[in-house]
Amino acid sequence: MPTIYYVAKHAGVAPATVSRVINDSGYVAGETRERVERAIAALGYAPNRLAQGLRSKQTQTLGLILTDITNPFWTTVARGVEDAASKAGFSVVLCNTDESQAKQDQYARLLLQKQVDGFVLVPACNDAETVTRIRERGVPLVVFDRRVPIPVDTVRGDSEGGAHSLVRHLLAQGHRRIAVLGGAREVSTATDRVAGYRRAMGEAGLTVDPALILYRDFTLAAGDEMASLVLALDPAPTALFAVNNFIAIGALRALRDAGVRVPEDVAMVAFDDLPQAMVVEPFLTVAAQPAYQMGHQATELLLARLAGDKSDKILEIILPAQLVVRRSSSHKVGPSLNPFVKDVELSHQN
Amino acid sequence: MPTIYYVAKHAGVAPATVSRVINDSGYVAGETRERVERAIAALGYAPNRLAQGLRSKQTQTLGLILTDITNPFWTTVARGVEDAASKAGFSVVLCNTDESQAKQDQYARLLLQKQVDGFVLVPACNDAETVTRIRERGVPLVVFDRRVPIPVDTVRGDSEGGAHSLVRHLLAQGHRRIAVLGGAREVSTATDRVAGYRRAMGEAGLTVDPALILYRDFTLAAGDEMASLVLALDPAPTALFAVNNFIAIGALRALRDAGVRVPEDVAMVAFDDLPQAMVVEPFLTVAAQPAYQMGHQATELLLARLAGDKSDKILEIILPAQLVVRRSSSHKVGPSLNPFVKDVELSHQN
DNA sequence: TCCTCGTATGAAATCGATTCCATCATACCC
DNA sequence: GGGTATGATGGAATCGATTTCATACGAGGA
Repeated sequence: MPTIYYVAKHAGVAPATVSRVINDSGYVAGETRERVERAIAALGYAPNRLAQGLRSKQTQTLGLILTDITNPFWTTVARGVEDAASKAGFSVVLCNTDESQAKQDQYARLLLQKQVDGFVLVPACNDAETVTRIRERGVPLVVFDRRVPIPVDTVRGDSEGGAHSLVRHLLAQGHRRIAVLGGAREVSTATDRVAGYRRAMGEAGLTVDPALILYRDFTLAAGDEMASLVLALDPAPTALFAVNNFIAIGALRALRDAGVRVPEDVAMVAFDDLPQAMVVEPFLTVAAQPAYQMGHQATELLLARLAGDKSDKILEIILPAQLVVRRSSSHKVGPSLNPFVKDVELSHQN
Repeated sequence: MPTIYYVAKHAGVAPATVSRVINDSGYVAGETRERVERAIAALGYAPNRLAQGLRSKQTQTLGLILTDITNPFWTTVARGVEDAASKAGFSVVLCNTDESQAKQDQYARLLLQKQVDGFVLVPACNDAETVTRIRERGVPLVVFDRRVPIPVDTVRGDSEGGAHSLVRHLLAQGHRRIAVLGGAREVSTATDRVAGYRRAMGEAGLTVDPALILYRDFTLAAGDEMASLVLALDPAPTALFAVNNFIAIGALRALRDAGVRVPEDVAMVAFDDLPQAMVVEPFLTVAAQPAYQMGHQATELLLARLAGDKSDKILEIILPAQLVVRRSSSHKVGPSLNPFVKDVELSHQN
């Protein structure tokens, strides 16, 4: 593995000159540059990025800390991040926290030790500890998708607004008893979506039944459990709002197993769409976030910070969620309860 | 940001001693160790991994080069890789090639410059260039999912066997004209799956109509196009075999748009399942590869190589694909052609 | 008593780049 | 002809760790 010294010797120049050629910095005479370039080609030299990074304090690497790449929303985000980073010559180190703050903190520490130039962080919880640790080190970061209690650059979807649209849509279909299958209480997207729900209900002059608002976490199992719980209520809701895609799938499974039809017996809407490429016939009415674009934009913001606009004030970029109406909510109901639901509710309790 | 020298001074020892404490190597007296550990804690010291890597020639980082993280198969694989790596204290740098060999080669070069300790590589094509480049540098790698024309550690699913199972299943259902919607001809998984198809057909004493075997690439658009093409044949196939999930979805869309019902009018099977968490009611009969396990195992093999069993011979680990029969192929057909297909074929040509 | 060996530690070289500073032409201007 | 930019290059320090080598001490064996 040739080093810069070999190249220098081979070209009959000093290492410093080779460095200038590599980085296209400082003065290098045309003839010298050519000689160095020939030497580089002849030896098959490639600079050692560790050494470069150690000296120059830039690793051209970003850390991406998210909850679970297995969720198609995060997958798409990750792709957006990778594309934006790669275009700028940056690599991305990927870390899954599974919503565990301990893991998140551990990864953040590790990446700091690796001297990454910046972070895109999806905070596992509403705590600012990791964020402050990173900022103390002077490493730029963009908080993604979720809010934290301190001011910091953020890119996120409009959870409140998206939820509001979804619930308004349900209300327009005639639904009055709408249950919220919520995520983790410590996560802003969960609470913001509930806030959007409350606002829509309030605007419609409806009082919110607290029994219809549940918090668990963003998993299939939670969706399953919450769906079963709300269906057992009396009166049962005529529509369900799942605050993310995994909860929605879990809930739909529970409904299927209970013999409850969607949308005939109960309507269903959810936050986060599934990617086009994964579904033949999309079924669920959703508030779709522009996941790829969000990831891309967060990374570009981060890169801009790296490029040096420290002076700017803190940015909070909120991208709108798009209401996509599909079959799962297409069944209009009257003001009276759908009789099907009662039947099902009973059968479910047995 | 404290360095090892600060810590050394603070503890009243030499940097070498601090290094010994950090790495738990060499001789350190108990009392000295405690003093150093207190200094580390007091200063909040964390070693610079670049410097460590530069000197020790180990970065505790793996490169994962795959085609597209957006495909749920690769997502799951990536998660398996990340989990295995993380458990061993390694980080993972993720790269998407989009099946472009140029990108693949570029990423491989970059990661080599970053001195990654090892590679998990999904080759974009049947070319060994990238693989040899990596091996020349003496960096361990595991080729994933696809074969390359030189002997190298490999972890892959049983494409031939999985395809064979799928086609046998179709044959058992009474299908005789079975079309293959293939991937890229340069990719072994595509050709192996066709080989499995041929074997199953041959064992059934059937001759293969070459018009029923198409090659394109692993995309929705290709699936759409190929499905339309084979449906226009006369006689049309009664069953389609999509060699991956994206092709399957594309084909299903084409069928839907053409008014062809699955499985009533035409049966459909595919390679690669969608993750449990993304589908309420799985519909497609598939050969499911243990994606997570494959990624995990490939990484463990790679780590074992790193740990030093260079002596071992080259390993080729082939994991079985599991036949999962679902509705999309459940409709038995007789030896005569399904009349529906003809209708559709005509309407499609208009 | 002397030698050896195991334990403990530090000094200094090293990894492979960048970067600061000094040096030296050459050209230009007055 | 002397002073001064400007261009071009090299030497050496530096980034922050690891690693080699030398040294020193105390215990145990001959």
